Amino acid sequence: MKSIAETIGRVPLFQGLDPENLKEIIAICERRSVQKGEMIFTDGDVCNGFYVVESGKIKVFKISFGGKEQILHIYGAGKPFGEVPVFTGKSFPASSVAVSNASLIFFPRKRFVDLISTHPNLALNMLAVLSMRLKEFTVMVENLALKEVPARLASYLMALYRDQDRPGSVSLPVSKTQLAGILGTTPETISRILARLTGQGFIRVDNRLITLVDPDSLAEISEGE
Amino acid sequence: MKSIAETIGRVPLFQGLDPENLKEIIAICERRSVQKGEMIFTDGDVCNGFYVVESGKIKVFKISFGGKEQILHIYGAGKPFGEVPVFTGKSFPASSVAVSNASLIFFPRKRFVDLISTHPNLALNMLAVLSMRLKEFTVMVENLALKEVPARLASYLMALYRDQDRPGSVSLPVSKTQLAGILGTTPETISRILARLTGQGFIRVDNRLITLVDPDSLAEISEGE
DNA sequence: GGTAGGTCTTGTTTTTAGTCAAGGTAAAAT
DNA sequence: ATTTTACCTTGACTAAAAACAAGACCTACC
Repeated sequence: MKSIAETIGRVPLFQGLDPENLKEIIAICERRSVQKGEMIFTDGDVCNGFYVVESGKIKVFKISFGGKEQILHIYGAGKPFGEVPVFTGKSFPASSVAVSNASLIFFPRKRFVDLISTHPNLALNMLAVLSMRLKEFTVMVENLALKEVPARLASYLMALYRDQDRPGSVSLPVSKTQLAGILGTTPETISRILARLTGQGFIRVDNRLITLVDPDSLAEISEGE
Repeated sequence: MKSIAETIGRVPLFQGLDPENLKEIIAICERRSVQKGEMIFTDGDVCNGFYVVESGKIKVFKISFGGKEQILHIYGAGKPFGEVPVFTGKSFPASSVAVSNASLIFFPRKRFVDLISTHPNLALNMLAVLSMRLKEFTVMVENLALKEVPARLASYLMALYRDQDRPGSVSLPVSKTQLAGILGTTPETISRILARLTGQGFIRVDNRLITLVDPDSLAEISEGE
C-alpha cells in the first residue's frame, strides 16, 4: 500500500505547496477504510471534517421521500469530498456511500481550517476545487431543467468521449442503473434511449462499451436538437 | 448615495476584517451602474473579476438551445456573484442580467486574488460563500430531479415563509413568470398549481401576496406528499 | 381615458418519461 | 453445477407537465 504522503503528493488540492506544508497536512489527517456499501456520511449529519479518496469509488447522492436517488457526484482517487460543511459550519447537504471498497483520507475540520488560514496556497486550491464544483452543478442544473433525457444522455457520452481517449468509443464507468441515477431518470428510460440511438445508427452498445458511430449527430442531440 | 466603504462594510463576504483590510479592498474595487435589462456577463465570456450587488437586483441564468431559461439565482444588495471563474481561471458558466436598475461593485480578478492570498479571513469568508452556494445547488438539483412541480413550488413558498417574517403570508419577490424560471417550469403550470392549491384551501393568492392558510399541508406537499 | 404591452389565466392537445409488470441475461455465491 | 441475485430489456399503461392557443387582466403611458 502507498504511504499517505505519496497519496497526498498527487492530490490536486495539495499541489503547489512546499514539502514543509505537506508535512503539516500529513500530520493532521488519518486513513480510513470503508467496505463497499458502507455509508460515509448521511444528509444532515454534523460534520467533523472532510475526505479525500485514496482508492476505490464513492458516490454522493440525495434521496427523495419516495426513495428515488439522484447521484450528485461519483468520485475516484485524488478527489476531495464532503468539504461543504467544513466552511458553512452546517451539516452535510447530501449522503455518501462507498460503491466499492475504498480507502479514504480524513481531514479533521478544525485543524484543517487552521491550516488553511495560515497557507494561502491551500486556500486558493480549495477555492478552485469548490469553484469547479459549482461549475459542474451549473451544468447539472442546465441538463436537468433545460434538456430532455436523450440530450442528457448524449451530453454524458460526449463528455466521456472527451475525457477518456479511446478511438471511437467510450466505456461507461458505472452501471446503467447508476447512470440513470446520475442523469435523473430511470433504468428503463436509459435502456429505451440507448436502443433508439442504436436503431438510428448513432451508437452501438456492448455492455458498458459504447461505440460512437456518429459523434456529430450525438453532439447535436446533446444540445437538444 | 452611500459610499463604497459603507456598502462594503455591510457585505457578509467582508465581515470580520479589520479596518485596515477594508481599506485595501476598497482601493481595488470600482462602482458600475447598470440599467434594467442590461447584460452583465454572458455564458462563456472570459472573466476579469466578480461583482457585489450594491443596490437593485440581478439574475444569473442559463439559456437552452430552444430559448428556455433556467434562473440559477436572483441576487439583491450585499450578495457577491460571478466569482466562480475568478478561481477556476475559466469563463463564466452562466449569464447575468440586471432585472432592475442596479449599482454593482466590481473587483478585478488579479488584484482580488492577491488580496485573498494575504488575508486568510477573506479567504475563509469566500470559502463560506462558495460552500453556501454549493449547498443551495444541492437543494436545487434535489428539487429538479426528485420533486414534481407542486412540491417545488411548495418548497419555495415555505422557504420564503421562513425567511420573510410576516404573520401568515409571503410576498413573491419576483413575477410569476420569473418564478417559473426559478422552479424549472412554465408560467402556465405555476398558474394552474396555484389555482389548485387555492381550490384545496391551502393558500390564497392576491397578486404577489400569498396567504398560507394551511402551512402544515403545504410543508407536506413540499416533501413530495 | 383609451390604448398598448406585458403578465396571467384557462382550455385543449401532445409529448415525455415514469410506473408496473414480466422475462431475460449474466455474474457471483454456495 | 446450480441457485441466487443483481442488472438489463421490452411492453403496456398512466401521469405529469409542456406546447399551443386564446382571452382576461392590469398598468403605464400617451
